[in-house]
Amino acid sequence: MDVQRLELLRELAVRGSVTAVARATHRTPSAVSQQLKVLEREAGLPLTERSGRGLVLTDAGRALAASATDIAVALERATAVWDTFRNRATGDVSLVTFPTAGQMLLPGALQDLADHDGLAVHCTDMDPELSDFPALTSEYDIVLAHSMRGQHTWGGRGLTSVPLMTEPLDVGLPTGHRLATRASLGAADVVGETWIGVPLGYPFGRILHDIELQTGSRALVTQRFADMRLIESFIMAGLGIALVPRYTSSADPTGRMVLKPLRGLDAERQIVALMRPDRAERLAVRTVVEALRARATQVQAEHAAATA
Amino acid sequence: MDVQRLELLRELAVRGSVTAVARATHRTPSAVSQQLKVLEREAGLPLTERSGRGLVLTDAGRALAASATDIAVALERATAVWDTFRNRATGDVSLVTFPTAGQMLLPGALQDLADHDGLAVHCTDMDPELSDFPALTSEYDIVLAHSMRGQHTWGGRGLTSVPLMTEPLDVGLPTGHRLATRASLGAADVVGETWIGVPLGYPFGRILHDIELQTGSRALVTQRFADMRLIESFIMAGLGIALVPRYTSSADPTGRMVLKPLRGLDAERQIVALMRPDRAERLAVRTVVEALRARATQVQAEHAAATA
DNA sequence: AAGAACTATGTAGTCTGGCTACATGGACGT
DNA sequence: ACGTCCATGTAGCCAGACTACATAGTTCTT
Repeated sequence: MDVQRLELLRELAVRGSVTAVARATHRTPSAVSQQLKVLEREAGLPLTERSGRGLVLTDAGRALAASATDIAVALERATAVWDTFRNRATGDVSLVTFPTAGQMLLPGALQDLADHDGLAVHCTDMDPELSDFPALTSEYDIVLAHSMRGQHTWGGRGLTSVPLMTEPLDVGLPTGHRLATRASLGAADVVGETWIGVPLGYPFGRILHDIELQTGSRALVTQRFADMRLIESFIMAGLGIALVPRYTSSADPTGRMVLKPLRGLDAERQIVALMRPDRAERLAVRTVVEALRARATQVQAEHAAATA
Repeated sequence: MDVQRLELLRELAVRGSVTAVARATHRTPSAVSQQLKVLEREAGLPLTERSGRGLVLTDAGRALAASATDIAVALERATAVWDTFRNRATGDVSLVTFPTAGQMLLPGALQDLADHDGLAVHCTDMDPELSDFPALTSEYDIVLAHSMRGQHTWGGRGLTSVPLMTEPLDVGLPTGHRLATRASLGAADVVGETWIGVPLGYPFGRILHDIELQTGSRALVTQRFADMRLIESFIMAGLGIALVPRYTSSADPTGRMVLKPLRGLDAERQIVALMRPDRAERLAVRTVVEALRARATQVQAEHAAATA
């Protein structure tokens, strides 16, 4: 019952092909195949089945892969123990973010982490439209993901998620707009406006849909953009209004746009760190997540102070 | 961060010497020493310290050994998973018992387990006076131990204990004794009798002590025996009375002895199966423990039916 | 006080076992 | 039917964990 072999089985469960496992573990497919064969012989029952030109896990294989995760967690917890004893988090941590969260959290968090010698954080950004957040966890230690309340697309996949912050989604208006002097807005106030939306299928879309449901009217969506900067430039040009994450865009100092909170709607998004459970145990990873979380609460506090 | 090496560290924590670990794991002391050295180099901090001619773990070493236990548990749980898939418990299970529990539970339990092909249970008995129950768990998979209520001598040592039964301790009287017609006895009834006790330091001893406390008189103890058969033979010979575990001795069919429950005293012993946590996860071990537990409840039920 | 008996640990050499490189044999797409 | 993608066999290499033996330190004995 070798741990390394179980680890390969677990990778197979996640990645789905021997070749992918081989690539990920810096081995040849042959080596992976051989080890899986040995594991199967030890187990005394088939763990994989051929399906087309690939192969899939049997029930037994999946069950074993699940226990392998528990072992990996225990293992990483052990290394975290001696990392704690050495009193420092070291190693490489890779991270993907979607642009807005990265802009908001990463610079500060990385500054906070600068005094950790030997801790290297490698960041990338990825368009949330193109990315399947859960799938990214096999490539990156930390995946910054966002979700609307209640819709946990990654629930039940055995991933660890740490909530970082709840960010309200406000209505962004050009400074001279007729609603720009109001303290807050209701669905009826905004449904008649010209909207700049997000691409279809984006989680934000639901809020505009809720507005339509509440008022019984349809909203006019003229453009659909994924990039928030682009959206903001359209707002400031007076070409429409849009939902804007409050903390992210408040960074814009030009004063050509104002944000108004939405009343009576569940208009906020959760930003979470998504990780494979074993990776989540690494002290280095936990340290980075903690820095992100601290930064997130600081952003919220700063903003609350600024508006008060 | 190799699991095998961590396992050696854990064994060292339990057994206390490199030589003992080597013996237990069928290796030479040199091999063990080398592996521990490698582990230490990987960890980057000392895990062991020389103390006299042996060596002891440092704080870091102990912490790491503790995590190693978690890993071992997860590992055994994984093997239990595929044992379940193969739908049979196989392998060798070793067990020590003290005589009375063995006599009461083992024959029946082993009969119940006879239909499990490939499951071999190796039993031994050991005098409870001579044996340190917790220490035996490194030599045997299952240790049948008894304790009085509330005194868990093995608490906090990180062992798993499964309660099998609670056995009342009655007063054994020769059939013609003046108290033999009573339904139950109190402390005052029995304190003046001639007693056959257990060796000093035995857990039972506390009950006789309680009797003395309750009545304010001293009990006369003429003999002290560890073997229950011996005690019973003395009772039947009219040489004294004694505390007798109810289920164990009721097997005696000669009718020359009667058992009377004690009123107003906490006169019962717990019989538990004591195991190292990793071993406790093995399907084979769990199967044997379950058979013991089933047998124990059956013994209790049969006895309740017989007296009703 | 000196040796015997125990501890751990170095050193040299052996051998198991997981790897790579290459070749083979199905399954899918065109 | 061919090329391409899979998984998987085979042969041989090499790291790394082991044994056997030697060494050094500590404790108990006589």
